Amino acid sequence: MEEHRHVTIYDIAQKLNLAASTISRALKDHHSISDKTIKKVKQTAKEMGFVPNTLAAGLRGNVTKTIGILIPTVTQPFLSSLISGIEIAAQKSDYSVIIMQSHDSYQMEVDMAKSLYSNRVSGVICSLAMETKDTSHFKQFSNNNIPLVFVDRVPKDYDTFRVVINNYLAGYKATKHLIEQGCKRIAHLTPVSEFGSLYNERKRGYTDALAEHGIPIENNLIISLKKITYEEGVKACNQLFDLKNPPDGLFAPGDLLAVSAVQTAKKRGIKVPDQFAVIGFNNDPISEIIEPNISTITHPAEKMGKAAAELIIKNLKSVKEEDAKEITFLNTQVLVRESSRKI
Amino acid sequence: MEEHRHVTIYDIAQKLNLAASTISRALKDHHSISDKTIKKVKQTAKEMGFVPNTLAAGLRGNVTKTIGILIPTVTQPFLSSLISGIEIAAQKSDYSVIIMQSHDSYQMEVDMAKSLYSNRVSGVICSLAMETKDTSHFKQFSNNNIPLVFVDRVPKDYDTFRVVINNYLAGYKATKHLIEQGCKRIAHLTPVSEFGSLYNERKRGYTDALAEHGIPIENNLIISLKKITYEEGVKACNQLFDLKNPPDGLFAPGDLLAVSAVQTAKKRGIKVPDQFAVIGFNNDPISEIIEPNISTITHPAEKMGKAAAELIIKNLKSVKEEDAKEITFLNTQVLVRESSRKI
DNA sequence: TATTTTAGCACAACCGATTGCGGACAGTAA
DNA sequence: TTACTGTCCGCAATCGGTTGTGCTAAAATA
Repeated sequence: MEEHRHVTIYDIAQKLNLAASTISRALKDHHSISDKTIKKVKQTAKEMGFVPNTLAAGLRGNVTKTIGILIPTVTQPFLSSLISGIEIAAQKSDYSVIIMQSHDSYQMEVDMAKSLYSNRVSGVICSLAMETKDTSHFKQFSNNNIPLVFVDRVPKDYDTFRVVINNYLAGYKATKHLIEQGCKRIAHLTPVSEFGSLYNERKRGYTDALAEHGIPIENNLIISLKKITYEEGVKACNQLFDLKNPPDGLFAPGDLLAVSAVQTAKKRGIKVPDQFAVIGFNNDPISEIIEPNISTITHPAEKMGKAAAELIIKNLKSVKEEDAKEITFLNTQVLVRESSRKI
Repeated sequence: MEEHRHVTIYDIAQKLNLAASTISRALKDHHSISDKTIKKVKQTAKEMGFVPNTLAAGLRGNVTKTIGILIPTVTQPFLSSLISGIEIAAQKSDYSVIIMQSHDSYQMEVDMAKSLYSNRVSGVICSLAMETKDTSHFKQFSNNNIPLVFVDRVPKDYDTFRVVINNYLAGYKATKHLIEQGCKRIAHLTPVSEFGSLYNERKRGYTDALAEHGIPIENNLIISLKKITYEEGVKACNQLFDLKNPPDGLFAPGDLLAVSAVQTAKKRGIKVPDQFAVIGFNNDPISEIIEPNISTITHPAEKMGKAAAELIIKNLKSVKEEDAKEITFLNTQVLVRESSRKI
């Protein structure tokens, strides 16, 4: 096989008896190059199969047109949709996307943040690892004017962009929906020792909705899960159904949990939604397919990704120091389906 | 905010009164640098917050330690698991992963291939877009000794690495399983005008299994779908059930289709698996959760990703020209669950 | 015709890490 | 003392595209 070497602007320059700088300018339609030359250069570039070396451009200009994504995993539907949204928005502005998975490990997140920095990404979009409490490893971005956007799982005390939903309101709306359907005793699942505000906020929405409607909050209807998995959901639901006075509704802060609840109920002969109404969270594909299909809270993953990417790209174009690091709230909606429709 | 500039080896060199080359060598434990100097350099580098600039290293050494992924979309469970596998394997060898979505468009695939080349990725892992018939846009990689691995949706006639499952065998095994369960009239869904061998192979396995067991192949039991979606699946199944002599089994080449089949059957009062046994493909998360849960063919997505990444990394370490561009076949298994268990 | 303007292009420094080559110096052997 | 070996390190070129500066010749103006 022949050993091609990459075609450079110097190769083009030599062929056309021009300077490399002229080639560079011609390729980007610089005004000081004549149309004739521009046409000639572009033509030859195509003929020779020239492909610009982004490394060289990035090194010189300190601009890479690359967005780094740092998330726990790519396999969760919410996160893969997030990536998709980012990638589409990035693509439109000719940005590339480089992805790293922290697997919810703090140490990996630290290492990967460093790696992204090392790659001189133009901006970073991050959803924090479960383990992460300290966020000082993101300072390297802030300190170097590399825009940083946290999405969904965001730190409380870090002055940068955030794209989130209003988890409190979402939890409130979900619970209120169940109340409106006639539920009197509504259970809730929540991960144990969640550092962040995400699930706590949903829970707070839940308790506030109850309180507002004069429904007492019963601690044995609120179950803490070690992990947010199907199996943990089943266990928790069985625990709920075993109560002397079992619940007649459930707000699950994730669709997988909601599915486990619906199926556990069905197995025990409990009618959904008549005896036990369920609402989930996220609008994962599965919520629509399972029978009965599951009421849920929409979580606009792709939109969030798009918003995050656009924040970075916009911020890169005009860096206004005085810009407050805004929080972007995206809307959620109650999607009523069979699992909670009683009236 | 103070305007930091990136710390470079020159900054370290100046501080320690050494040459930049010494810093560079010290940081990678070059033998010609004394232990004392190495220790001192590393110490200072850490203190100053030095992070190597991969662009510079990549430009100079023509080595980027980056793997490009070019796939239709990241939101399909199979593909996001594939990414996960690639990322994990890459991470182990200190490679980064850059992702692009072709959205099954040929033109986007062409553009993105160019972009990956422009980013001077060390290797490329690709699952072809549906539209893609011509694969000449991958020549730029082959011509420049950039290892290229096709996964799952691979071209027929391109001399490079492939990581696939044996779709023929998988289709055969799935169909045989249904036959063994006592099915006499087994239907099959398949995408219309599929260019590649993937679904055709599965179908071939299906027809061969039938033939081998003396079961006639009935063309009205084989339905072509425009798209592989839930809705198309429902439509096709209704068409099947409307037949004078409806099938008693179905081999669906995807779990989503299998789910649509099971649910359509249930809605029409057809007992699964007794009257209608179903087996899907991929072992998507949903197949395990739906009720009845769905028999399927395992599709080792993460393993395939891992294998593909390792092929690239291995090939990068020792480029043996004479190496045949091997095909890696990964195993699939019949996962028998409720939707097809009759005996 | 003399002079100013402007279009069109070349020169060379630059980004930051890498590496072949060679120099300085210390230690050992002859 | 001379020659040789080996250790430790600096010089400078290199990767390829970008950009400020400046030069030349043609066009416009006086």
